[in-house]
Amino acid sequence: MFKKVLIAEDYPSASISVRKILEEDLKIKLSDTDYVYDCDTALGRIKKALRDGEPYELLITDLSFDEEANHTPTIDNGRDLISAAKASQSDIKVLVFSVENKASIAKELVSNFGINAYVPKGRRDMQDLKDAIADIYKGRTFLSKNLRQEERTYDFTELDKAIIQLLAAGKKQKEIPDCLKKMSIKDVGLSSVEKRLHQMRAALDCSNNPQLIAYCKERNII
Amino acid sequence: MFKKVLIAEDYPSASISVRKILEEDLKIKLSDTDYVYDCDTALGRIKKALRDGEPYELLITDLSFDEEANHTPTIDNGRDLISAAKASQSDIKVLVFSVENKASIAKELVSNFGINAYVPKGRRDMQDLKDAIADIYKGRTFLSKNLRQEERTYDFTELDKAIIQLLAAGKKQKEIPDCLKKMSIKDVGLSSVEKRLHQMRAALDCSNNPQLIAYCKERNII
DNA sequence: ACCAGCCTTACGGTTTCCCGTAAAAAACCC
DNA sequence: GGGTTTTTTACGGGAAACCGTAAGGCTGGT
Repeated sequence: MFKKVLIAEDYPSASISVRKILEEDLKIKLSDTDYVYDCDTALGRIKKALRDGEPYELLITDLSFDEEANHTPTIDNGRDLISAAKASQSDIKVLVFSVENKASIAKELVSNFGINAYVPKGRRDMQDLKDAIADIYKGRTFLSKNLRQEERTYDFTELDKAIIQLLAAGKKQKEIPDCLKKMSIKDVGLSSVEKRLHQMRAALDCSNNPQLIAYCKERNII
Repeated sequence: MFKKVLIAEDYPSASISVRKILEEDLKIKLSDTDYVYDCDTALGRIKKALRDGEPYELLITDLSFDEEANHTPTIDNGRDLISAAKASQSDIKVLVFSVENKASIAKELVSNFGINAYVPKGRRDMQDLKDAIADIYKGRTFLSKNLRQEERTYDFTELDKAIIQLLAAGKKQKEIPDCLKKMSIKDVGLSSVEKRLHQMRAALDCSNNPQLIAYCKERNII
């Protein structure tokens, strides 16, 4: 089993549970330098361990970290931490443990960063964690069965998102072509804006713009 | 210190941490009937303990519970659980432990249900839990210092929310008076709907409905 | 009962949005 | 280059939303 594991998780209530799993169930020894509450410290520990010739084998990390009261961290989220960690030590295994319960996010992290497991916080999270770590150790990739599959019926281009965002910011659609030009995103006519909106509404079965905005906000598309 | 405490929390990772606090730090004995993963079971335990003449002194509960795979629970959220628990046993103390980090929610629960403490999951949640339980035992009410104060610039009536919801569901505002009537929320004319929308937009500085919807979705008002 | 103040409603005019059609432009294929 | 298809744009009619104003209704106070 793994000998050296780092936990990056800012909520003590979650951190403690992960530690408990590792120590009590998997009999992995943790020192008090093996769990940290922010990304910068996490990356520091990874680099130091690497320098010392005792690199971490596994990083267990959250995705969202609350902004801290005093100082502004260099890395403020788990995604960037994973990216930085892989840059320093490409062979480090990564397990993501997050409240975000979306299969699309998990898949994206697997394909873009090669993470080895994704466990959403939820009904069966403790069991999932145990299974995930065991799977990673065997060289497998673990995706929790509890991940919610979302029916992505339409995929949004950057232009689509920009239009939605401007609309959600209170612009009238007549102004949107100008805004897009100023933001140097694209140079399109009003008709194209209307057309894209129409397409999105049709694809997502929305009868008007407010409903479309609600839909996109709901799924964090914007 | 408390002798009999019930934990209602559906995420094992959170439940374990709460148990750890109670058992290891506060030396409170828990049996395996003292922590449950859904509201219905929680209420059952409270009622049974009351019948047996050994009522729970303290309920520690989450607010949101994931919908379960198979059966549909009678109570599906912490708020209703608190309400039902207080109805059965009005002197039970309540500590809410939730990801929702809003002072307004905490205050509302204090004034409407007389909860005794509110601890948001976060940076200092373990310490907060300890302090909260100690405070409750001394008869005090505990509100975490980490609760986020939100600049509520407008407070939404039930009617407001209903209108916004219908709009976000794709109804045109001409249809909304009928919908409201059918849902037997209120019997208002189209003009009133327009007026309320206007008021909300003015108060929240929104130039049109899409922006208003975005605002409300953003802050989970609907 | 009367008045004043506030809320609701009704209605008309203006703006914005929605949707079709057709012209123009661009891309594509011999 | 000529011809076809697809995309983009322009324009106009109709629907919905927006915003006044004025009339009607309810409430509380004297």
